Amino acid sequence: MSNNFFERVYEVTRLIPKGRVSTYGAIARYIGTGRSARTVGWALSSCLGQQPWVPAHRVVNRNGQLTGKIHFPGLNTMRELLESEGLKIKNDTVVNFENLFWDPSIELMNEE
DNA sequence: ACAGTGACCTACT
DNA sequence: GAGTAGGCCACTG
Repeated sequence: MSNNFFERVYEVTRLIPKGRVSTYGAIARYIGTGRSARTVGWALSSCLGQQPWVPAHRVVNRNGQLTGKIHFPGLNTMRELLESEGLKIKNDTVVNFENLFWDPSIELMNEE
């Protein structure tokens, strides 16, 4: 079922450290698809069914907005999870997003 | 095999 | 600076 593409997204998402956030475009770029940012987000839509816990709540859009919170079981589940990580959410947007931004292409550039 | 959808991003007006 | 439109890749029906 899950192709390599999905696992790739899950792996990168799971590598996001606690208290940090990443973006779909960054993950997509790290995987290599680059322009498949949409597909990355769509792939995360099935992340909740994955066995290992995928911190999808740590993945937000380019604006740091919790666009995917609607896909969570709870309306504010994503916000609660992020707050649990020590992050601050305002208006469904991550505060200090650029400061907490975690780019796999940079952090994992040694891994490749 | 064709068409439609989707947690986006970039570019132009 | 803000708003609108199009494009991109992968999956399901």
